[in-house]
Amino acid sequence: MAGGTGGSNSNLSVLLQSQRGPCAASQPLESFFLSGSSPSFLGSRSMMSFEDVHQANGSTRPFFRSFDHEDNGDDDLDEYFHQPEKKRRLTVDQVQFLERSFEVENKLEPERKIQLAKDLGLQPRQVAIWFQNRRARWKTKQLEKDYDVLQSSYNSLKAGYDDLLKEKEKLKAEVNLLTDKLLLKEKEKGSSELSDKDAFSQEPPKRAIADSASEGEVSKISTAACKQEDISSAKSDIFDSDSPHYADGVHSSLLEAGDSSYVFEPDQSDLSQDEEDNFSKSLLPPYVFPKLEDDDYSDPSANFEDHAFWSWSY
DNA sequence: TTGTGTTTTATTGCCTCC
DNA sequence: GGAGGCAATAAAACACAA
Repeated sequence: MAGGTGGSNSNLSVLLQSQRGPCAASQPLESFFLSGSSPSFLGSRSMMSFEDVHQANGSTRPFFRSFDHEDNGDDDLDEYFHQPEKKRRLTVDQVQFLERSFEVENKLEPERKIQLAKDLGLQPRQVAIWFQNRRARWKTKQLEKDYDVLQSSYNSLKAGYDDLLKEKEKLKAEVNLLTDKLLLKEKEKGSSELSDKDAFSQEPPKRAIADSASEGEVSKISTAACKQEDISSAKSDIFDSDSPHYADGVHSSLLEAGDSSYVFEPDQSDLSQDEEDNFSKSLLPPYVFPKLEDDDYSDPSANFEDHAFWSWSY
C-alpha cells in the first residue's frame, strides 16, 4: 500500500492539507515540517500512493477533499491556513481498508495504529477516532440484533402461552359441559326415586353416591370425579360402560344398585347439547353444583384438599 | 435549489487501568 | 498522572424528496 513519494506541486498541496487535518489543531504545524521522518509525515507520503491507487480504481472521490487553491498563489495558501478546519470524509478505499482491519481486531494497539496511519496516509489519531466510532456503530448494531433475538423469543413464548390459554378454556368448557350433564342425570334419578318411595316407602334408597350425603356433597363428589379423571378422556369414560372405572367408586356402586337406568346410561337424552345445558341450568340452583372457575385450575392440590375431595371413600 | 434527515468525522468530558 | 476507551454531542458532508 505504501509507495510513491509525490513531489509535484499538486502532491505538495495535498500533503499540506493532510498535515492540517482536523487533529492538527492540537499538534503544532511546524512539527510536520521539522520532522520529515515522523510517522505522520511518512504517512502523508504513503497517502500519495494511496491516492494514486484510489484514482486508478475510478472512484469519484479524491483521497482527501481537493485543495482547490493550489494554483492561486501564496494568498490563497495563507487564506487556507487561516480558515477553520473542515471535515474530510475518508475515501471508499480507505474505509474498506479500515473495515478489513476492524474485522480482524476491533481494538487498536499503538503499533497497529501507527502502521494503519502510515498505510492510509492518515494521522494516527484519525485512525483511532475511526476505530472509536466504528466500535460505537458496531455496538449499536449489536444491540439491535440482541433486541431482535429477544423480540422473536418473546413472540414465540407468547404464542405458546396463548395456545395454552385456548387449550385451557376449551378443557374448562368441556368439564363444565360434563358436569352439567352429570347434574341433569342426578336430578332425573332423584325425581324417579321420589316416585319409587311411594311404592317402597320403608326401603332406603339405593343411591350409589353416599347414602347420607347432602345434595351439596353429591355435587362435590361429581366434581371430584370429573377432576380426578384425565379431563381429555373424561367425556368418553363417563359414557363408556366398558371402562374399568366403572368397577370401582361411584360407577361400581351404581351398577351394584341394579338400576339399569342409572346416571351414566348413555344416550338417554333426546335433547341437543344446548337444550341439555339450558335444561340443567333451569332445574338446578347454581349453588348446588358450581361451575369450575379459573381458580379451580390454579392449584389443583390445594383446591381439592380444601374440599376434602381426596378423602372421599365409597 | 433548498430544506431536511442521515451518516460520518471529530471533540469533550469522564472513567478506568497501569 | 498519563493513556486510552466510551458516551454524548457538534458539525460537516451527504442523500434525497419537493
